[in-house]
Amino acid sequence: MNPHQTIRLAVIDTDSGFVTVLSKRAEAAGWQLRHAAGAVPPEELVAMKLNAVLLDPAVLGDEGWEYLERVCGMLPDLGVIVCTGRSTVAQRVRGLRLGVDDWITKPCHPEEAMARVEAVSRRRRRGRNEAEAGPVIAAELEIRPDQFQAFVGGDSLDLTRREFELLQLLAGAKGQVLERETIYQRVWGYAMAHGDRSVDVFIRKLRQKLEKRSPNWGYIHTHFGVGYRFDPEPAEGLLDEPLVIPDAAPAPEPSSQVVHSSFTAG
Amino acid sequence: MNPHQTIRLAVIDTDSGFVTVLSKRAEAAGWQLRHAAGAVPPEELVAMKLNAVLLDPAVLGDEGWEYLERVCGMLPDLGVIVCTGRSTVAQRVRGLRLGVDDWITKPCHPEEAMARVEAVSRRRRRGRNEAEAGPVIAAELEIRPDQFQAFVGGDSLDLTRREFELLQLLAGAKGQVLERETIYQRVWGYAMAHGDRSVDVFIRKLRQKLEKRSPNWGYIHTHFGVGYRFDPEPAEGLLDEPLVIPDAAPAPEPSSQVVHSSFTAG
DNA sequence: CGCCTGCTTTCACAGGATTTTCACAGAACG
DNA sequence: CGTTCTGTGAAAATCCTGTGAAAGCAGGCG
Repeated sequence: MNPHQTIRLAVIDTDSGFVTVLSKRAEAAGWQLRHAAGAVPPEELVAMKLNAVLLDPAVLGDEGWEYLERVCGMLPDLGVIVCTGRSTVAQRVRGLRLGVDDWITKPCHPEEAMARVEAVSRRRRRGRNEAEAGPVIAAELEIRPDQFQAFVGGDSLDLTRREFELLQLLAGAKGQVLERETIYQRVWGYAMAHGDRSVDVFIRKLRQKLEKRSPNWGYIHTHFGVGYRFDPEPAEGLLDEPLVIPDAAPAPEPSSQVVHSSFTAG
Repeated sequence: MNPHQTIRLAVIDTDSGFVTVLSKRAEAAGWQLRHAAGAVPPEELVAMKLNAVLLDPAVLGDEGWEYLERVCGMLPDLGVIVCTGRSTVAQRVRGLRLGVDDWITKPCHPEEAMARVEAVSRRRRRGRNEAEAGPVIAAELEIRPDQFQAFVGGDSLDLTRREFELLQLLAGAKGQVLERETIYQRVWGYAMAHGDRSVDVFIRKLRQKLEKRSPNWGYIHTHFGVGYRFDPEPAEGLLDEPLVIPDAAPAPEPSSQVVHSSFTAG
């Protein structure tokens, strides 16, 4: 659906020049990048929930082939792209037969490397359901992208398409305040017309359905003049127990992330 | 997986030397090869049931890009590998972004070309639903891919080809909502044209045949605005009359505090 | 070669479900 | 205290699906 799906990539290389340039571009494109200078155990790669890994087996020395084999064997769903210097046809063929998805030769234009990572990720994502993403769980709320449904305590909320996408967006950015414009842009896919109240209406519908299943919860908070914020914790004061979390929590909503309200009236 | 699975590849190129050498090797490896010297309509590519197509867009002249776009757009499941002479980074990036899976530069060792075709086909095959081999059994429904038939309680449903493939797809992804586009893509083999209602029509036929054999079952659920979902469990409320949505029920929520049992999907 | 038959695709329309719009009341803000 | 913004209920508009039937196709048979 979304043409600009965010890509999670790990780069295993010591070529600092290449890595730096690539990182800059990738982050500009909104990718999530991890970098390592040596072999990363396949288990950790799994934990990173990557789309693809871009590596130069040369930095692994003699273990290069073995590592490649292990990664390709254990993680058949992970896109593997080799980007290395001189290599023979035989080496490339060996790698590709082993499970490598693409083999690029350095020096390589970072834009092309990115395009190839995209190509591999795209093909990987295909076939699997489009809306591939693990279920999101917030408190007793569970969101299943593969079913287009959300559950509270096991009961389906019976959401419509827009309601579902809105909830998915909010819950996915839990703790963050999302401006109406942003919400509209992301859920509806195009810019919000001036004076459009659709977001408010759908927020109400969501609140209704959520609170029917789970009263006194207060998932969705209004930020006057700005937008809405989803909070998986019970609303304070409703359970006669304020429960101030923010102090203990090491990562409350970083106000640097939260866009300030440039809400233009009139 | 078997490393030597037979691959069906179409080569669109006029470089007779390259084609000859490649053909020889590919046939030695047991691949099924087709050759064309000009643009082949996407419909024909579909009919060939290919794993991948290897082409040099240069032989198509000005239509090269357009053709690439058409093929990649209509056949998102087909592996597309470009193998051409000089090309700029910008061209390669454009192609890869467009949907091309790999871009090789001539001169190119045929062994490497083959390895890349394999890599693309491998990844393509992986995504597909695995459950296309063995018989699928869901409740009292049994699907036998080897016979192209489905049975309910032992009675054949007498399905046509499309009906069968649709049912197979749905039942293989039971519990998951499949979007119309996805369904069409997988059953028909190419992208759905805007406004095509074929999926709906076949869903109706399936429902008719299924419910004639097993009334009050409700296998196929509609997700408004999204697609369909196959559910092997009997639809609730059809075997009895438990009613729906108590209007003034004081405690409709059961054990909302207790940890819920995760929805058991097959 | 032409007809017949069954399958697939297309079309138009009706009935619903969903989304958008609107007007007003209440709440928040300065 | 006035202005701006949000919550709400309901009407209006839009979109989506179910359905019946006709048109297009392909293959089998006389």
